[in-house]
Amino acid sequence: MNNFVLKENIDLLNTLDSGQSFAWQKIIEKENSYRGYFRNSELLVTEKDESIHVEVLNGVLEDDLKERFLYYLGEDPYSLENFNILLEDSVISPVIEKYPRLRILKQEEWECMVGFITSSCSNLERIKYHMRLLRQINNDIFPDPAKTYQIGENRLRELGFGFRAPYIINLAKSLIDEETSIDKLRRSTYEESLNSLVKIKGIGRKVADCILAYSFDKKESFPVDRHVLKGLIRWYKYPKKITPEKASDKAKKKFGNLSSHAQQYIFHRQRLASRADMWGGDHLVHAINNDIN
DNA sequence: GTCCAGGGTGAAA
DNA sequence: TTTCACCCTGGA
Repeated sequence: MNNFVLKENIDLLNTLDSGQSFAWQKIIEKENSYRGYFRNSELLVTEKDESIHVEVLNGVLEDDLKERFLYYLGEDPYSLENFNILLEDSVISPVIEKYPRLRILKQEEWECMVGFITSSCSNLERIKYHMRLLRQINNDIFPDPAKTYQIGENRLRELGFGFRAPYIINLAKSLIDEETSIDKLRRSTYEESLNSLVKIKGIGRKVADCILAYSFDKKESFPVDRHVLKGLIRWYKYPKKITPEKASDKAKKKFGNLSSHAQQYIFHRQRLASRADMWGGDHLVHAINNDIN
């Protein structure tokens, strides 16, 4: 019917459901299967036989959904220019070996911005819950800036967005008034876009870098959260009390156009390490024996 | 029951 | 540069 198959070999767990996007839920009963929203469609996405099988469950049908979803899923990292630099990095190369099919998404900009503003001092499950709520109150279509502005701060607070509510409304207003332009952010260089984004209330350096990396495809972006910061200190011997901003600058200088990908691998290595710390032992060994499924 | 951290940010000290 | 409040929820 409207379903389709993409001949792409992608690690869905670590690409869709590990913090880049807040739109996907793992299907417990099914192997390598995720349910979630892309644009205005609800999809069931399954990894099978080195391909991605997509079933359209609900929503508005778009002729070019297949092409758009293919774009959304990003590129095979091995096709990146100078990817061998990461393969030769002793911290990163074991993670690439473990997650060779990990990708960086190219998400819808507005939804991604709301998601990362919402992520502030929250956790993955709760962020996903808030994003689902926001979609549900608008007939399963993620509300655009105008609609979101109409929903208003008070309603967002009722939904549980808390102190993030005014930030989201403020951004919506800024887009409506064209003080902020998605197109302009997309066309500008990484530095220009970063400078514009951090001027918006509620978007600091970390959230701006996430938006630029996971939505605007700015490969120079290196988001540093508390986990990545720990990783940089632990494995790259960054000073113990370095600020996230300085650490991001330093990492960006080192990795250049591979920054966004390097950050993802370090993020994943730190996640494995946190688990290993809890259990005791070596995180890369544990990772191979005890991967989450 | 209290305390605290969870993909931070902005404003004041 | 450092400190602190901000919404809310789950776990110790």
